[in-house]
Order: sequence, then C-alpha cells, then structure tokens
Amino acid sequence: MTHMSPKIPCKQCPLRATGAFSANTDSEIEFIEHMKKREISVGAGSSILREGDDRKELFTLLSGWAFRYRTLSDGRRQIFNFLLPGDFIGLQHQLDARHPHGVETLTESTLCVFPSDRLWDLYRTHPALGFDITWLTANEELIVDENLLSVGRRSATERIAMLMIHLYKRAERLGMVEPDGLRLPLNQQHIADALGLSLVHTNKTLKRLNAAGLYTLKDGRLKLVNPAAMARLADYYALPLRPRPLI
Amino acid sequence: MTHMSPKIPCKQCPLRATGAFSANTDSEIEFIEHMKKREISVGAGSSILREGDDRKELFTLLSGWAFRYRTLSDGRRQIFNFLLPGDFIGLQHQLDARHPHGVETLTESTLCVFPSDRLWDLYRTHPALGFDITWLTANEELIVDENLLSVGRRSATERIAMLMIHLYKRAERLGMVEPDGLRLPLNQQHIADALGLSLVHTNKTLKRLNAAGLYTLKDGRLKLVNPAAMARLADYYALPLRPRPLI
DNA sequence: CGACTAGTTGAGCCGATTCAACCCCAGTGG
DNA sequence: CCACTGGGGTTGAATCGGCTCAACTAGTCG
Repeated sequence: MTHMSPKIPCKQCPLRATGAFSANTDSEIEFIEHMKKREISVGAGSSILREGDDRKELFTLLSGWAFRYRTLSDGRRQIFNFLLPGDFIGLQHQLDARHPHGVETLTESTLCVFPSDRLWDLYRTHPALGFDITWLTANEELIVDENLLSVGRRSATERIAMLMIHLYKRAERLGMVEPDGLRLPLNQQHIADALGLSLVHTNKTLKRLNAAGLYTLKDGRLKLVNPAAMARLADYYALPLRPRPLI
Repeated sequence: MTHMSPKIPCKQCPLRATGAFSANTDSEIEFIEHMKKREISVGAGSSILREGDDRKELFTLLSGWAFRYRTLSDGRRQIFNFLLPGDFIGLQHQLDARHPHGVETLTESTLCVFPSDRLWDLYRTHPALGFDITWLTANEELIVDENLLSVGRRSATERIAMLMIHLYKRAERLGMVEPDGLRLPLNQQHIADALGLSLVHTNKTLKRLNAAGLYTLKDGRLKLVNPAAMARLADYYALPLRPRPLI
C-alpha cells in the first residue's frame, strides 16, 4: 500500500499555493527540500506511526486526512486530534523513548518524509525554521487543550458541535470546502473515540443535531446549515486566521 | 502579593542542582541570565496569566505549584495540567492571538520572567536552546495527551489513580518527595476540574481508593501505599527518566 | 461568636453506557 | 446471477456511573 512517489519540489508545493501558510526564504525552502528524503503515498487506514514505535522519521502530511490516537491495554481508544494537510508529525517520537501515540490515515494520503537526524542541522543553520517547528508544536498543543476542554466539560451535544465547527474551520482555511460541502472521511466510531463517547450515544446525538437542522451530511459531504447556532452551542469563538508555518 | 526578588544567577539556579535537568554550556546559561528580566514571588492563588491576556512575557516556574486551565463562558472549568518547578509557561500566548488558557499558582511561587521579544534572539544565537524550547513544548503536549486519554477513556477511579501516580513521579524526579510524603497543594475541586468529574463524585471516589488502602493523605502529605496496584489500576507505565531541558 | 472554606454523605435523577437486534449496501466468490 | 460476508449505521431496552441537590461537620480566621 505504500509507494514512493515522484518527489514534488518544495518550491512548487501545492500547499504553499493555498495562501494558508507563511512565506519562507529561498534558502529555507532549499533546506527543506534537501532534508526531505522522500515522499510516500499510502491508502486509507494505513499506520504511519505505531504506538510504541521508535521510528526516527518526521513527516509532513501533504494531502489527505489522518489522526493521532492512543489505546489502553484493554483496547479503549482515544483520538487526540485529526490531522490535515500541512500538519507536522512525529516530534514526540523523537524527544523521548515514551509510550507515544499512533498515527493512522483516514484517506489516501501523501507524506513528506524527513530523517530526524537532520533536525539539529535545521535548528543550527535555519533558526527561523526551528522557530516554526516550535510554533507547530505549540499549535498542536492548543488543539489538544481544546479537545480536553470538550471531553472534560462539554456535554455530548456540545462536543459534537465543537468538533464539527472546528474541523470545518480548519478545512475551510485550506480550501478543502467545496460547494457541495466538506468531504468528511470520519465514521461515527472515530467521532466517538475523539469525543470520549460510546458509538451508540454518538449516533443518537448526531441524529438529534441533524433533526434540529444544524447540519446535513450526504455521501460524506458535511454542510453546516446554521454555523452561528452551532458555534453558540459549542461556546466556540472564531479566531483571526493568520498564516501558519509549513515545514 | 507580587514582589520582585533578588535575582538568582542562573549559574547557581537551585533547580540545576537537582540533577533532573540537562547541562548547558556557559554561553547558554549566560544568555538565559541576560534574557531573564526579573524574578517575581507571588502567593498561592495568584493569576500568572489570565484567559484572553495578550501579555508578552514568558516564565519559568522556579519554585512552587501552578496549573493551566480554561473556563467555558458559563463557568465550567477544565484544568489542562499542573505545573511544577522547571516548567516553561506562556509560549501559546505568544504565537497566536488566541483565546488561550489561564495560569494560576497553587502555592507561594517564584518565577523567572523573560520578555518575549528576545525569544527570536534565543533561536538565532543559541539554536540548542531553541531546540530545548521545542522539547519542552512537545513534552507539555505529551502530558496533555495523557490527560485527554484519562478524561476520555478512563473511569473515575482510574483517572484518580493516574493523576496521583503521575504527579508523584514528576515530583519525585525533582526531589520534592520527603520522608513523610509529597506535599500536595490541590484541593478536591482542583482534582475534579483536572479529571472532568464533579466535586462530589471526586470525593466519593477518593474515599473509596483510600479505604482500599492505595494511598494515605494526612495534612496534605500524600503517600502511595501500593504504587504497583495504583499503576495497574491506571494502566500506567513508568518511563525511563532522562534529564530534561531547563530554560 | 459568626462567616467562610474544605470536606463528607445521602437521595434521587439523568446522561451515557452496554447489550442486542436489525438494516443497507458494496464487495466477492461460487 | 445470487448467496454470503462485513463494515457502517440505526434503534430499543435496561442498566449504571456520575451528576445535582441538599444538608451537615470540622477547622480557621477575624
């Protein structure tokens, strides 16, 4: 299921064309390109990192959806976050011999692969890129904080509203929302595992929100019928969107 | 409640003497010392960062306990993590004009204060320190991940076991565990808010764990009577302890 | 002596869980 | 061509973990 693809030059990176990312100097882009060992394409449901792995590679998700998760020894699973194009993967696996998380794709995906032994070079020769990596890490933490707030203190209905609006906004920023809606590759089990709910209760809550006219979902295409009501439900505040770094 | 204290030279930093932190070069320590604008001492229950603040300062907790939290508009509060000496505070507040979290002390504390406008200098002139900041950020994220797993997928009993063992190990590493136990400055409301539980249920669950002989708590001194049983309950695995960076 | 904070306990309720069917549909293989 | 299979979704019923409400205790501080 994994193939090497022809390596896309970073200067022509399709992500940079979206305008969602901050600009880099030519020298920085050259460095990233040099650091990029290869590019892989995988199918839906592929493991990128396994729990307990000590793989020494870093990734940028170039296209597709994925998620980070961890399971308890009896199989209970918690999804920490969903990953969208531009997200950086694998830092935690480098820093520590910790029991880290797993990463699995939800759709066909392509990833840029970076050997971690060049990470130090990156900090040394291009401090601005080092800064960017810190930014990405801190940003990932903000999202996990937000999820923790949901799971700890929001009701099932509020959690689902929060997840939908949050994913929708992130995807929108990347230009992934098409006229007929946003292609959502999650099934209800993923939603349940991200929100700390059971599958059955997730199903019933989804139906209730749907019946209340807050969203439509046809053939995996999500549309928010009443984003304002959804945001109110979730106690969500839209944030000013600024370009974010891309490695 | 806030005073400036005589600035402790970083070379004689009491935290570095614990052996829990990785060594730095003289030049790095000098830089940190130069960047450290001042040192503040605050009482228990002081706000270091408020939600919504856009304060442009960074902190290292030098002594004492604190916690990071966020509240929903109707007052429900989620504690993301407890902060111990050596923890770095305030990065998220720099990166984004986001609704970030608040930080509040649990005990009298002292903090090193760094102006954030020298952060870029740090990356530029001492890339190893930049790397360290990324490490600290990624580490903080690991802890939040772990908390999210607890709140999402563990039972009340398991969550409390996890919190106790986790805090105990972190404090132990810093040499904060004394013969009569670990001084725990949390009340049951803090525990409830960290674990996504109600106060009443937290109380009952604590009593049950106590009656089961898993821990004792007298005058705020925590002792784990049966750490192995506690770890089994929480599905917790001890990790190899390696020195961690200190800024 | 209030007044306040932190902890404790019982009763009743409800949101969410588990268990168990059942449906639909896209493959797949005989 | 159709029977079989498996993944996802849906639904009802019974149960339970954790919630809310409410009251009470112990200690501390002014």
